Amino acid sequence: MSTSHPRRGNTRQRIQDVALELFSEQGYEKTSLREIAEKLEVTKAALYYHFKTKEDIVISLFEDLRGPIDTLIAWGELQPRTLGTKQELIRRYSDSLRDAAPLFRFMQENQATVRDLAIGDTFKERMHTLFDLLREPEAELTDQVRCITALFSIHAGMFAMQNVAGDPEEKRRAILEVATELVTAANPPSHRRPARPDSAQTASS
Amino acid sequence: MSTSHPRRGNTRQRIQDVALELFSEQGYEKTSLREIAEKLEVTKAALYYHFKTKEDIVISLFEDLRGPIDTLIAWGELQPRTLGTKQELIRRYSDSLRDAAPLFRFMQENQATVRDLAIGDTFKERMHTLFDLLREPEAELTDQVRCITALFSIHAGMFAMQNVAGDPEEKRRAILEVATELVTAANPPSHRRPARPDSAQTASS
Amino acid sequence: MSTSHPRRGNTRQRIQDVALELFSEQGYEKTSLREIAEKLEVTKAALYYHFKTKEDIVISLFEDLRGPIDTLIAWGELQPRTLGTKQELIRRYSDSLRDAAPLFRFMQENQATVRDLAIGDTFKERMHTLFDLLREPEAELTDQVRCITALFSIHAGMFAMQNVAGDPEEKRRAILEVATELVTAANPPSHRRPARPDSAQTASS
Amino acid sequence: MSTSHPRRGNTRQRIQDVALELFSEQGYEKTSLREIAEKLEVTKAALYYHFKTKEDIVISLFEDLRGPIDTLIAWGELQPRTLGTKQELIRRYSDSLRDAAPLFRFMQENQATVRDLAIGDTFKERMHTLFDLLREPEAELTDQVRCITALFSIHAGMFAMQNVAGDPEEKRRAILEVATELVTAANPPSHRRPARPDSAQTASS
DNA sequence: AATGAATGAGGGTTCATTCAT
DNA sequence: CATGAATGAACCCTCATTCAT
Repeated sequence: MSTSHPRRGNTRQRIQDVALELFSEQGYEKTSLREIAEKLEVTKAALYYHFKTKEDIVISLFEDLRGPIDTLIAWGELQPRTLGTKQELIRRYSDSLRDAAPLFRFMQENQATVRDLAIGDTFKERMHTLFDLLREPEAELTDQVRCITALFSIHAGMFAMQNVAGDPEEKRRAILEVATELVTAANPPSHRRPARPDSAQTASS
Repeated sequence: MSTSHPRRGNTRQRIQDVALELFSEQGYEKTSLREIAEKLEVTKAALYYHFKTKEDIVISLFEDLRGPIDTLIAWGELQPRTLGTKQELIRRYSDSLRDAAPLFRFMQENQATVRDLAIGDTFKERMHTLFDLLREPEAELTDQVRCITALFSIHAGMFAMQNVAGDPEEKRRAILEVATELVTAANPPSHRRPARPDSAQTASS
Repeated sequence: MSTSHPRRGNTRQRIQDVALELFSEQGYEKTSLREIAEKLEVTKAALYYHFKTKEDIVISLFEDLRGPIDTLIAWGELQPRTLGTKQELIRRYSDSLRDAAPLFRFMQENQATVRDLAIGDTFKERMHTLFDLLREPEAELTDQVRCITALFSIHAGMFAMQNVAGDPEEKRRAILEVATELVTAANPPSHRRPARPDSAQTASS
Repeated sequence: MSTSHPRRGNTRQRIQDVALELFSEQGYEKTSLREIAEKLEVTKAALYYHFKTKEDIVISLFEDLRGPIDTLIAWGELQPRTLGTKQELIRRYSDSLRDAAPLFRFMQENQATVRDLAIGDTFKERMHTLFDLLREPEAELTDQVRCITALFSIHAGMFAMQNVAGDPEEKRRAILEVATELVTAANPPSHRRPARPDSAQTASS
């Protein structure tokens, strides 16, 4: 019985899956509830049984991310503000996003939409907190840029590199390496030997 | 007479201005032609006198960018593939974009939309060509990432840093510096001392 | 309850009825969906719940005809190609159309529209097949004309005779008689006794 | 000067030509003034210099027909109501239409449109008068049908036979022959031998 | 847990038409 | 003789949403 008709209590989940797929493929506005419903072979009205509005679907998608990131931030705030912490921070961040690639693609490609989606502010704020954990407020402008770029490369890197050959996981590691390098460069050893602004300490050690 | 009836030859331009403003503020899909028309105090139909379709307005906006970028690419292809060329390339690129900030914000925040806007492919291609001018095909994956990140930081940096205090032009220069640093690191001196490809040559000298 | 809220299962049918009425009265292009909707006291959107497009409404109208005509053609193709068959063919054809008068009026008066309505080709083809069942390919040109005229008179006759007094059913029979006469004349008794169906003296001399 | 720029005083004529071509090809409603203007490489506004409205263009097209037909009717009304007159009447009618084929195609295929185009009534009336000249009011219903069919076959025949092979002029003559035959049959010799109303007297007697 | 039927608002687009120049 | 610029009305269509069943 349960096997012949595979849709049971999982409809909510299936809606989320299809929605995320379509949102990230075509964009939020270009994806209509009709389309989602059709792909699921249910009625539009069925979607409304599970979600109050279209926006609610998106919100529910982001909820999966919120947990991990909040955890990450909480962790970060308890650590000492050392370079090591920062490096670990972005390592963990990159980790968190690995599974959430489609959602991030969606966020990345629909910023204009996400911006006024209420959830947008929430995330912007999270990003800002993360950014604050990475940078030194008093640091040079370039260092601030390095931190932001590090964060950004983690977000956007995967999609930007779709045309570049290579195993996804390898790519992610490469991106992480560069991001780490940037964070490292942005946090010069206040008392390390003045020299080296360089990079990629991670790998060498 | 000429003041009372504002029918001057500038309508097309005014449409572009308002459209770009609204597109980049609210997103492409969320901006209706009615809205644009109202802000201009003309009829929707007037827009259609000047542009064949909504998409056509966007296309016309992008056309302003095409020239400069094509020129840049043409220049790049004539130069020797040295580090100096590459550094100059992104310097010029950053320059080109300075005036086109709103358009780039639009592009950045409406990727999902731009993607299937036909003009999207054109630009993706341009990006790719630029990318090819920066990277060495045989280089390590991390170096490829550095190049892409450099390009990206120029695109997205300005908007990402809206919350960071500072003069826009100073920010731009900071971003350029980091981007240059990344490109430099990505193109290790084949014959420089074998050791560490350290970066930020620009600033230090 | 059922009377106060007329939401019954008949809306689709009602749309077809009203649409046919208006299409045949005013023409396809001159009839807007708004008009149809208003006459039905529903929203335009309601029409779209039942039909994918305006053209789809027309198609659905024609579908009622397709069956009978296809049946007729199928029958015709199984019969021997005798004069009797042909006479019976147009008798049955005239019968089929009796109930479809408004639809045929529509077709007759909106040929330019129907032509590029996709359904147009379908019907043209059916007409051609019918025509082929009536005529002898090797026959004189005048005989071909007789056959086509027979078919046409059945189509157009009713509308052409709206100003002529008389009971509709009587008119139909009169038209059928003339059409039969034409088909008969077009299929001269290769070797029938010389007597009868006059006409076409021209050829014989 | 006049040769290099071939449009001089003939613009009005050229508008009519193009309009008729497009109207009869695509239908009246489907043909926009923009389209006509584009094909002529003038502005829409230019059309309005020559014609007050879209409908005016159609009216002007029909004006070319009015003369010949009115002449024909005037002639017919002066003749004795003999079979010979009637035969001659449709012969002349067929002649008149020969040159006006596209216009008649337009009329034939856009009846719904023509109907409420004001000119429509005018033509309907003409048709009716012609019909009255052909038929005997007291005659049998079938005879009325014969007359109407005769008239109709002249109108519609050419287009209906587009798929039938043959020289256009030959087709026209064949149609005329059948039409004559019908009119002949519809006007039985009150005092000819009572028997069978055979037709096609034209050629014989 | 889901559907069938419908709505209201709005989308982009096209049209015939006008009028100052 | 013709254009450039614009309008107002209408068009077909799609959307997110609702609600009785």
